[in-house]
Amino acid sequence: MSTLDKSNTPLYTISMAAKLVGISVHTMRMYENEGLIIPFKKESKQRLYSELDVERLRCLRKVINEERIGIEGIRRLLALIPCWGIIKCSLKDRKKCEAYNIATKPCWMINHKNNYCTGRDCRVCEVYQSFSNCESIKNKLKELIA
Amino acid sequence: MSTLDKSNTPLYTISMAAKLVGISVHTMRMYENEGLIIPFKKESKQRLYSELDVERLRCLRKVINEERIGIEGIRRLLALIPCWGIIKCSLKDRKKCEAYNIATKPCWMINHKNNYCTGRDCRVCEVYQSFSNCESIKNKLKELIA
DNA sequence: GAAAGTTGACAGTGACTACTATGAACTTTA
DNA sequence: TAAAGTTCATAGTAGTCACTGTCAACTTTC
Repeated sequence: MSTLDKSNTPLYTISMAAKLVGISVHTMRMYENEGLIIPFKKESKQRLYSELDVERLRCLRKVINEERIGIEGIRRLLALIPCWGIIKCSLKDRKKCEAYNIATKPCWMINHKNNYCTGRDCRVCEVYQSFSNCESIKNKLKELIA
Repeated sequence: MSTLDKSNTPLYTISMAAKLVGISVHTMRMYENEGLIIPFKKESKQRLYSELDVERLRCLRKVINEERIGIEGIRRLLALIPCWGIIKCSLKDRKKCEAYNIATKPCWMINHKNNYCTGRDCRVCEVYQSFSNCESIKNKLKELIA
């Protein structure tokens, strides 16, 4: 499982990761604010990035700059990942879940208080990780829809 | 069913529809080329638009101009509509279906020769019609994914 | 203790998007 | 037969996006 893969161990500081991806540190933080990536955070609030994060960032950059999909568009695509079908929360849980009921932001951008997902770490959640490129979302849908 | 609704009867010429939506005739044709809308076509190739089409166009305009999602982004969102789960084609059909195997264009933009969908009219297909706004796609996913 | 990290704010820019306009040559509608 | 439709092409433009840079004030790392 990629979730437990050692390639997801936080290794790089923000400046190192930025260099690896080829963008500025400023842009790294922007992607984070926009909800596109969740870096690991130490207690001191310092960000750390894994090999998988770097890959995700490279993918984001490609989608934004080459495939010409804007950040808002990416957010909407991520918002279509059917988290409820992946983590299999109950119908009751869904009713009071904001993420289930909107389509503008991915679930990990939404407050997790009083939620089935309370306490879960989105960074290592299968939902968050089911995006690595555009096709990967569709592949997840193929898994879930007969 | 909205498919059979009289509101989907082709009534308006392109110039009338353009006026109703508030865009130029040129833009109407652009949306069509981009795969965002499928107008009814008479034998003479003249386009006609229904009330439903006008609504779809208004929605597109809103998504593009207010919600700031680019046309390419919209195309990718539409490409995530799980057509296979809606029309319920067989696994065999899916294997040789280009639409099933890419994630860059909605199925109705793809050649329908030698296909489960050969001969079908995308314009009145539930897949095409399951988009009227961003949320409607997610709602379709909610229907299909337990 | 210097380097690099943190947050927050403001400014600037090149490139691109979405849209409009126009012209030409031809067909259909009314 | 005039108006409005069709296709195709070229040109132009206002506005936005994605990104960078910089400054400030403060904390953490090495």
